[in-house]
Amino acid sequence: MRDVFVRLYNDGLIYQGDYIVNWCPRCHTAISDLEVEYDERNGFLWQILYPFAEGDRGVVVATTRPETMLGDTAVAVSPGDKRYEDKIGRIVILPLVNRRIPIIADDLVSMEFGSGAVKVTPASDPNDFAIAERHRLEVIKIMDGSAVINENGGVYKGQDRYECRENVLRDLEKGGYLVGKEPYVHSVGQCYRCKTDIEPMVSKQWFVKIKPVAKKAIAAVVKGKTKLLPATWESTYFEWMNNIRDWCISRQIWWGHRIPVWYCDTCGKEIVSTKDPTLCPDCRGNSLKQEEDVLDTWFSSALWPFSTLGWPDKTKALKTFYPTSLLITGFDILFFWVARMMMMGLYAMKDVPFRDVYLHALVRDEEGEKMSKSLGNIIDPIEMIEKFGADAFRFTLAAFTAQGRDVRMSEERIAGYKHFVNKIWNATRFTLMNLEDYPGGDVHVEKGDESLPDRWIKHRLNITIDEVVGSLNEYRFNDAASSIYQFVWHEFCDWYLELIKPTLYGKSDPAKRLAAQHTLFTVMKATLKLLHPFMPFVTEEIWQTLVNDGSSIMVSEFPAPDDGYQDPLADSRMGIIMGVISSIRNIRGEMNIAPSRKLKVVIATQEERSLEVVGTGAGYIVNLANLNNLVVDRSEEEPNNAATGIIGAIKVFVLLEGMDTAGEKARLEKEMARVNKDLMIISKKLANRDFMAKASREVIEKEEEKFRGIKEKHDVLETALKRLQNMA
RNA sequence: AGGCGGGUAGCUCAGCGGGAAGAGCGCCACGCUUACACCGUGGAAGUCACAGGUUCGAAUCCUGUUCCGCCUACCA
Repeated sequence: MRDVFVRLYNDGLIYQGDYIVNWCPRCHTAISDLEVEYDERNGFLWQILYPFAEGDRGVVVATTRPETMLGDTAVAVSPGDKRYEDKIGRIVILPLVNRRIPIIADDLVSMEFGSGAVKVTPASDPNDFAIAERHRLEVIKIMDGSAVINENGGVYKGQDRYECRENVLRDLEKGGYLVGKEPYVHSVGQCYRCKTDIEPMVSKQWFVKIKPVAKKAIAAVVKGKTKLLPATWESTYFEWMNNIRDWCISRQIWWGHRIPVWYCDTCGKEIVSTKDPTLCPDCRGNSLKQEEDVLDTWFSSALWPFSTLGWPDKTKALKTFYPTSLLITGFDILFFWVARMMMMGLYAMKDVPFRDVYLHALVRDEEGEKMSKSLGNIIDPIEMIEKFGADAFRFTLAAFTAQGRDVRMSEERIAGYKHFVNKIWNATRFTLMNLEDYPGGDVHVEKGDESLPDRWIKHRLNITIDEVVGSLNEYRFNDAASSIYQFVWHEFCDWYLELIKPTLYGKSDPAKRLAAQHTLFTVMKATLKLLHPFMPFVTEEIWQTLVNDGSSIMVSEFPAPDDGYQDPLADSRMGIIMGVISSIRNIRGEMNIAPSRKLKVVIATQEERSLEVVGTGAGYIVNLANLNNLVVDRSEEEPNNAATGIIGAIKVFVLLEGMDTAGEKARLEKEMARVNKDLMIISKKLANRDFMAKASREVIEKEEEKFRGIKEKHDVLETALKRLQNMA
């Protein structure tokens, strides 16, 4: 901390001066611009008459803070304002105080606001202070550190600022100077720590000349040496950094790092040093007094990325870890801390402190309000954890964290993910039950013993791993979370576990059973690892019981895509079988057939490949669609009393004795309507000359393919409907 | 005042380097089938804020309008 201060000082980037700062009358300290919070207030805009010294009427000024008039040293008007052109340079008498003050012209004054004339109180307003500097006006402080009027306030001495306001108003009114009052909403700065109204006040403070340092921090982001993510934050960062003002780093509080500056009692020399000096280098005097002010806590915080690694020593840690790879933080800390770490890192280390800065979403309450203690709308994470579990809560946060958006926390969503944790737990129970006799260790499984579902689920797992890894690399946590969710629930649990149940339960084929167990174990382990960053507790617990070799999932290797798992053929075969099963289930559901009733089904197709896939997968279809009879053939003949389903080139007939023909007709017509709509859209497209001429060949082929598929479906539906007509 | 983000199914939100609208929850129907009723199967549900434009084609790109949220600055 001292090292940086001394270097900045020697480089001429630290200076001390009388400036107007944000002063907290309760904390008795200056605070930085960033530490001021603004609050809308219903107040008044008062109009006060300042008479000319010559005795004629005078000018009217408007103010929200009449009490500050005690410190007025001028009245300012806009240079281009015709109304006041001839009055510039004249003298007015400040009411109640009887001070003679000039009328001056300054660009800062707007002609439109109020009366067009503004009172100038350099010691109590930042703008007025700037005007005073330009016009060399006197600066009269009228308050002490507690915002109580001092001796410059004459009879009002000893009054609090708000008490004084009332008295000043009363006296102005009495003297006939108060000429107007209207309700006015304006914002008042408050101390972010204690909420006391800030009093802009002139005092001696230490500042960092920030522009030169900020310039480098801007360039680092422009050049991409540090990336802000989501990238939209970069424009916000630039906006702020380009308009940055000098940083007030001194504080008048009793805690914190004292500024490493000493004053010689003998000759008044200012000594700036990293080590406590004992002698004045100039006069050899030994009576030295250290500066009373301490540093803004953000000053040392800004050094965090390298000071924690041992700087200024050239430590191994510093060499190894600086620049760090990633900082994750909230956007509200971007200026407070991130920008300052950037500036100080570049200054002291000549390199950025971090490669990536990920600005995560802010969690808001269910109404989208920012949580705050005073609003009382804090969602306590501990309560959520007690109610839904740490893993469900954590997973929810990840699932909600889409880039560039804030999170509106909703308990319903957390509850949904609690169910997901439960689902995982139950899948684990299933796995444990069915692995009881699994030998473990290096089980050898012949490729040929692996079933279609085994190959399929590994293929899907591989895709999931690829998606999750890709999403995490881009900080797309919500995409990673939904990929895992989708895989675990809707592929692994919904399909794979159901598909292998007969193999696991029946002990007729030990080799296939072992292969299924092996796949189950393998996929389960990889899934747990994928889930672990999102659900650390449950996954570790399961790992300990399932793997049970004394290892921790925390230190296991994160899954990486494995080409050996790729099996697009299994994927497409499984897709056909799943399509057939879904189609039968759909008919069952729509025709209101009880889930327990076993069905007879005929599957017909002229396509050899489909015939083969459905034929070899018949067992899965019988099982998952709950059939007691399945015929697969290439016959063109279509059975009567059958509900029809279509999956590409495959026709599915669910045989129903005494079928509800009206119900089936309605079902087919609904499907037909959907098909017709699609058909119309696509045929219109294909009939469009411009489309055929201008669209890419890929797109056209895709559309034509789509058209063929839908047309096929349309024809099947048509014949099925005709058959129903004939039956009736 | 300036900047940024958003308005997509009843709710909370994905999709937005243009080619048939997605998820979770909720809702409806049917089911206690030896992992799970915190479940299973099926289903209904959207003029993608509005108006123009670019394009063969727009939720997706451009312009404008409107409403909401946030940030920064100022406010005599």
